[in-house]
Order: sequence, then C-alpha cells, then structure tokens
Amino acid sequence: MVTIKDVARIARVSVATVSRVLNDSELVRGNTRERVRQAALELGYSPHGAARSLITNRTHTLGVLLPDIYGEFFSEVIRGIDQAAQREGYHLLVSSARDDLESALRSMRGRVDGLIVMSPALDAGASRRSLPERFPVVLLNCPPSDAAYDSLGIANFEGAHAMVRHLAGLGHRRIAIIRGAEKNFDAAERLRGYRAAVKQLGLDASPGLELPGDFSEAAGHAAARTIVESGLRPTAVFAANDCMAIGALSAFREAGQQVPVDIAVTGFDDIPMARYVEPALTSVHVDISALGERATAWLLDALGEPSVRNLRRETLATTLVVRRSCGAQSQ
Amino acid sequence: MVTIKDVARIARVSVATVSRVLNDSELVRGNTRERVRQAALELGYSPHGAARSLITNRTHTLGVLLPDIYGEFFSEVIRGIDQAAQREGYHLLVSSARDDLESALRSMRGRVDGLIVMSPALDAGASRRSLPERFPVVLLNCPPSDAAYDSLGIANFEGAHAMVRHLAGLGHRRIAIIRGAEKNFDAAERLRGYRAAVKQLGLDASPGLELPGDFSEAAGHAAARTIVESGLRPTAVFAANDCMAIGALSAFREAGQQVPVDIAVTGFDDIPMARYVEPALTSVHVDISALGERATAWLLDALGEPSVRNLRRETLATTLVVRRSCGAQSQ
DNA sequence: GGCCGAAATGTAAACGTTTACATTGCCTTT
DNA sequence: AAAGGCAATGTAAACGTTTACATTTCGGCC
Repeated sequence: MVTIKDVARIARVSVATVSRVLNDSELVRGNTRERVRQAALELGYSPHGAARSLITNRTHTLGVLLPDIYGEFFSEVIRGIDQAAQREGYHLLVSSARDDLESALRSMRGRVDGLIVMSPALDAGASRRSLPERFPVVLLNCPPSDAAYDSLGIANFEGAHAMVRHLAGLGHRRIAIIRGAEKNFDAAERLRGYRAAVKQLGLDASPGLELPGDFSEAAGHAAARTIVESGLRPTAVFAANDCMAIGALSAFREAGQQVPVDIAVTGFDDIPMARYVEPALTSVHVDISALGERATAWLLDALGEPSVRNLRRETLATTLVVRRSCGAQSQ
Repeated sequence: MVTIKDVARIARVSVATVSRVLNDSELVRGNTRERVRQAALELGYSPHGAARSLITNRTHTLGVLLPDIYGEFFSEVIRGIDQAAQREGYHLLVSSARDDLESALRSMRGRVDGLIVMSPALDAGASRRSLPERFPVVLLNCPPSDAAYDSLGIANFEGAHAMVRHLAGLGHRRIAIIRGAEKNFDAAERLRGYRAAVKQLGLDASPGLELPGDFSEAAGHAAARTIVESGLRPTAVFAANDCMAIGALSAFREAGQQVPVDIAVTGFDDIPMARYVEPALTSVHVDISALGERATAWLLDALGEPSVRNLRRETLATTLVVRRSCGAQSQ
C-alpha cells in the first residue's frame, strides 16, 4: 500500500509538503507542487480515508438509517439523499436497522459526520436516547419528540383529510379506511386525518369502517375481502398507502366488484406504480426524493455550523392526485 | 468524545485491557472484565471506527458502486446486498457514480474492505483499470473483460432467446424488439439473444424491426408510436426491459390498439409493477435481490481468504413469466 | 554584505485504536 | 523457601494522516 511517505520520498520533499499539496494549501511553490503531483500520480497514490478521518475528525460520510430497505419508498428517499450528498462530495453509509437501531447507531460512531434517521415506530424513544448528545441528526418521518433534533416529515394528516374531503365531494357518505401498521407514526396521522374529516363533514362513522392493516399488499387484500363479506357496504375505501390499495383492487376484482362503479378505492404515497394499475389509482402524492434531498441539505447545513442552532421542524405538503379509481370524471 | 482512555481510567486498568475486553480476548479475568464493561456502559463508550480501521486495516465496510441509483432494479439489488452484508456485520458505503467511476473508486480507498461494482457501460475498461490490483472486487452485470475480477451477471442472451421462442410458439412471425440503451452490456446481450432466436427459428428479420431505445418508459412509448405509424406491422413487440414495455402499452392504448389481441407486448426484468399493469405483462424474471446477495457472499468469501483464488464467473438463470400481455391462454 | 521579513519547507506531536513484548503476581513444584 | 511457569496486566510502538511550530531559504533593502 502506497502511503504519503512514499510520495514524499519520490518527490524529495517532506510528508507535510505532500499533505499540503493534496489539500490545496496555498503555501507551496508551483515547482514543488508539480513534483508532488507527478509523484502521486506515478505511484497511484490516494490518501487513506481512515487515517485522515482520525486526525481531522471528519469522515465526509453521512449515515442513513432506515427501518427497512424495501420497495419504492426507500429507493426514492435514498436517491434524493444521494443526489444532495454527492453534490457536496459526501459519501453515504446506509444501514437498514429494523431490529436494532441502537446497535446500528453505535457501530456508526466515528464513521459518519451526521445521521439521517428514519424510524416511524411510535415507541422509538428509547433507541433515540442512544444518539450522542450534540451530534448532527435529522429525523425523517418520526413522531415528534422532545429530543433536540431537526425533524422532517410529510403532511399525513392534511393529505388524508383532503382525500376524505375529495371522496365526500363525490357524494360518498360511507368511507372505509384500511389502516397502516400499528404503532407507525405515519399510519396514526393518516388515521387521525381520516377521522377528523369524517367528523367534520358529518359522514358515517362506524368503528367497523376502520379496518386493520400493515401497509402490505396482503393486508389490503384481506381488508377488501372483509369489506365484501361483511355487511358494512361502504361506497369508498381509502387505503393508508398504495400497496394496500393495490391489494384491495385485486380483491375486489376477484369478488366481481367493479372499481370505481361499485366501490371507489384510493391510496396514499402515489408510488410510480399507482398510475399503471387498473384502474389507475387516485392517491396522495408525496415527493419522496425531495424529502431525502431536504433532509440532506439540513444535515450538511448543520455540519457547516455546529454552533447552537434552533431546531428545525417541517412538514412537506402533499397533493391530491385524482385518477380513475375514485370515480371522478376528471380523468 | 469519550475514548478508550477514559474507560481505562474509570475501570482502573490499562487501555490494553479495555481493548481486550471489547474484542472478547480470553486472557482477562472475569472480575476486571466486568469492571471494564461497566465503565464502558456508564460512559456510553463505543470505539472509534476510523482509529480502529487504521490499525487493523479492516473497515468492516463494503463499497457499492452503481451506475445510477434509480428505480426498482437498484432498490432490489441493494436490498440483497444489505441483507447478506448485515448478516456478517458489514456496513455498506453506497455511491452512484455514473459520471466518474474513477474518482468514486479513489475516494473509497481506505474506507472499504471490498467493492461491488456495477457498470454495464461497454466502454468502462478505462475506469476499471483504476481499481487497485489485488483488491477484492465483484463485478455486477459487467461486460466480460480480461480484468482479474469475479464477475456475476444474468442470463440476458438466454432470457431474450426464450422470450422470442415463446412468442414464436404462439404463432408470431414478425416480432419487433425495442432495444436497450446504446453501449449497455445487458442491452447488447438481449439484442443478441433476439437475433439468434429470430435467425434460428426462421422468423422475419427486417432491420426495421429493431427499434432504438434507452430503457426509459418514454423510449418505449416512442418506439410503439413508430410501430403504429410505420408500415412494419409486427404482431408482437419484445421490449428489452419492462419500463419500455409499459411505455409501449400506453402508446398502443392511445392508438386504439388492443393488447394482446391486436399486438402482443412483452418485457424483461419482471419488476414488481409488471403484474399490475393492464394487461399484466409477460416478462423474463430475474431474481435481482439474489444477484446482490450472491455478489456479497462472494465478496465476503474473498475477504476471508485473500490468497490467490481462481476467478469466479457466473450467470444467473432467468425464467419466463407468462401473463396476459402476450396473448397466451395460460393465465 | 549583512539583515529582515516573508515565503517555503521540515519536524514532530497528535488522533484512538490494537498488539507485540515486557512486567507483575501467584501458584506449583522441588 | 527458591525457582519456574503461567496467567493477567501494563507499556509503548505502530497505523497514515494533518498541522502547530521550528527551521531554512530567498529576495530586497540599507
């Protein structure tokens, strides 16, 4: 392994000079600068990241902690993060730590300059305590907490509320919801938005209309079957995410129910697939990659000025995307 | 920042002993072991990754270099990698380096123990030369090269060949192909498979039946329009990936052509979306996450025994998935 | 020509670990 | 009781950088 010493030897200078050249210091003569550059190139030298990190206390790496690496959502969010990070020359240390956030966090110490943590579990308070005190962290889609971290999320409540309003506007009075995962913050917020709208608009509010789910396609399928077999007879079904909506679509098709004629179905997230299913799915659009980009921007910001800053807390707006599955005429 | 020295001081032992405890060395008495554990816990100590890497020359991190972080393919492959890596306690340093593989590689020096590189560009020979000589690397979906690296890919040729055979078996004689990106290895192989099958089965082989594409949905849409407007009149269209097939589906629908009655459409990759489009897409299934898992397994293997091993080279089999878009009765 | 200050370069400490080697203490053996 | 051996612990060097500080070089000025 070729080190800075080798370069120094070849260029006939001290290691300090080599280091200076490589870090674009001003105080080295053009002459020697060239000699060093040449030597480095010749030897195919590139500095040892760990050694550099040790002394500078900077890794130029951002840690990304996700509950699970799965599906389109993850893909999009990490794309946004990567884009923003790469622009500033930062690397990404990615880890899916559904089971053990704590240990994942520990093992990232001394490896990253900051963290983007997505842990929508409602009871994650404990693991969050294991974050170092004054370490730059941005929370993604996390329940609001007393913790002193920047926090970024999406407008779950408002999105769900808007969706129910939209359905009500189409004349629906009995709207069922397929709930998201238990203990999931996003799921809880969407449910809250649903309930608020139902109450506000004076819609039918039987507890039976709230079906359990866990964000999986299978759960959507099961919920739709329950609806078909029970006597609930809702005229519309709002699934807490698109996957479940898609599962519901196929269940209804199997049961011989026509969507949207017999029953309207809508989702949440507007994943790319939503526009391709049959019928195309009405959903709540979330700009997922923007979420990642923004989180990264914040984090890099915080890295720049590690002084005490006031907490940032923001909720990204959502927009209703009307397609055929809800039965509205507008395409 | 709490270091090993602090722990040593609190536990009233030397740093060596602390280190030994933390690395599960046998030669420390249960008594002191407990004292150290206690102190570490109390202080919330966790070892500094960079410092550790510097001395051990191990980072416990795998580098993942992708041409682009985009869409389902990436998501799946990285999921496979992550799964396998996590099992062995390895981290993932992910980077999308479409533009500058070279610099991405350099900046990973001293940060990773091995690399998984996916660079399907046909002219990537140059950048590959910038890989350190005897460094563990697994190439993914790369053109075969003289380079001395393990290489893992998918059976593009065979998959395309099988698809054309399948279509021919349904009675099609004029089968068009929407080609993948120029200079892309996978694309070239799929084209080769198409041509071989066409020739072997004595199908119509007009050059006009080979339409340009770049793996994007838009390209598929454009190609389908060309087909509709030209006098080519193929009875089946084989798109080199599912995205393009989906684009073609929508173009045909807009043109009032019924799939599969008027024209059959098939794809490649079998992304999750394929089964949800209307009509469900016949495709060539590739187990993408298995690709990632296997690559990781190889890499970890190589890390274990850095002696001279013979090169591994493997091609993952594909399977035909018949759905409605090709017009076969079998569901 | 000697001196001064600035510019260029060198020297060595520091970063937080691991680990080879040295030291200590204790038990067994004679 | 002395010697020897082994288990437990300590000491310090090493890893490859960066950087504060020391030293050298050099040009210009008197």
